Amino acid sequence: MVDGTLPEQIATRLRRDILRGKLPPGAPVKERDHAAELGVSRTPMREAIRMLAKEGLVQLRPARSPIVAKPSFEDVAHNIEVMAALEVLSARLACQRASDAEIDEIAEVAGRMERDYDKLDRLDLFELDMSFHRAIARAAGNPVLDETHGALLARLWRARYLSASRKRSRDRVLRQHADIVTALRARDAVAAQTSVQAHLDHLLVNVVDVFDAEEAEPAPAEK
Amino acid sequence: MVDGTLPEQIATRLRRDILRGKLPPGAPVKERDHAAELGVSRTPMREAIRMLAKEGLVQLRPARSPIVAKPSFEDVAHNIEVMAALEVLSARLACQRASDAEIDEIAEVAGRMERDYDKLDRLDLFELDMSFHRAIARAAGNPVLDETHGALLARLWRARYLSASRKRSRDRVLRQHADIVTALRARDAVAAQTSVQAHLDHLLVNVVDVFDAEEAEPAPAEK
DNA sequence: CAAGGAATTTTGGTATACCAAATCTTCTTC
DNA sequence: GAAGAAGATTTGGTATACCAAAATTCCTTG
Repeated sequence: MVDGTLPEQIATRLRRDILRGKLPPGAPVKERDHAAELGVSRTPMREAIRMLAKEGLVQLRPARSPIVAKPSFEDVAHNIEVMAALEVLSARLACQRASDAEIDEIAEVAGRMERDYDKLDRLDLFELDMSFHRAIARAAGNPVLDETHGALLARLWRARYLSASRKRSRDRVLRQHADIVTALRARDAVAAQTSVQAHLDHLLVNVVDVFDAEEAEPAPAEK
Repeated sequence: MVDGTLPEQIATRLRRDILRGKLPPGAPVKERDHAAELGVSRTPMREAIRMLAKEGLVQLRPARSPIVAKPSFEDVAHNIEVMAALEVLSARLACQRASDAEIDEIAEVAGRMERDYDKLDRLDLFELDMSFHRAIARAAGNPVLDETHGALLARLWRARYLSASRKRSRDRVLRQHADIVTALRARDAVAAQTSVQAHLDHLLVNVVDVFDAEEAEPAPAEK
């Protein structure tokens, strides 16, 4: 990820700071200060902030400092609801249109995740899980679907990052991934849609747990 | 629509020029020229162009002038495919969650459209049809769904604007709208989803016609 | 006359300076 | 001492000036 465009570099940097908790929810994102801190001018910083706003990581307010978004449980639930619809559609279309190679690729991601589950840290696992879902969306052969799904998934980064740490869901997640791959291989659209929906339903349950845990211990901020 | 923020005003202006054909597909959108023409500086023009890019109306290219997008038939079909999934979800959720007042509002739009169909020009009809679909998405009670749907619908402006001129589909469109309203009133999720899906399927057919017609007569550009 | 290259021009990217609105602070007054 | 108003300051919005890369044009040369 050695990308060239400056605003994207800034956005990547800010995104990391937000996800890792260096910029906690509610913190103001003043373009002057952050621009100075990174040694860039306000113009690209401005554009970077807009990008993060589009991803839902920061919240723009009229005539006010943008602040780091603090997604409520309802926000996350709403996101997952839409994500589920898109992934169910992806699964159905993938059964019709995906090449065998694309399905192999999905299976490969699932396989690597299963093989290395205990070797990898939770950030790596998180990335793997993301790419599994991205691969399904891509296999649907609909660029608009792929792009929309990507935008939505980006919004869920923080919530999914937290919920990925729930290692106890390991067996269920791996089994559900395997179910999805099996259904895709069989080109069984009904089974694929059902499996994907079930997987996302469980993600919602996990997120409920995370929010409950956060409520118990309010500030996990890992500097 | 007397909105305040300058970039949005510019975006609205540019969007109209693009949709009305003053800026034909493929035309470059040079920020210097257009900024000078509107008497504003490049900074807000820049932001306006990014907005239109997000809507898919213009296409950003690295180190090159952005150009007015010329969506292929495949692009539009892919958009409609995703839209259909979102509207089907909207219909299902609306059956569960919408208030009676929200359904009344949807019915009101459909009713006005039916009542005034012959009095209104096609641009007004187009706006009415858009608001019908927006109202359904809003009635689902999921802001993320509403927002995503809005973004996608914005991308379809041009295609839908053209297809709205197909007056011969009048009866079918009105009947389908009525079907949807009936299903929502009955809180019949299955019927609502089926009606919405059918409606969108026919939209796709209309778009096919429009593209065929365009292929016959390539440049409708109304200066 | 054609082909290649260099210079100029065009264009987006970035930095900076200025402005207006909103906020916060402080001083005055009751 | 508290409340309100006025001024100072902070902050995002906008305009403009500068820069680097890319495209185009024109000149030179074979």
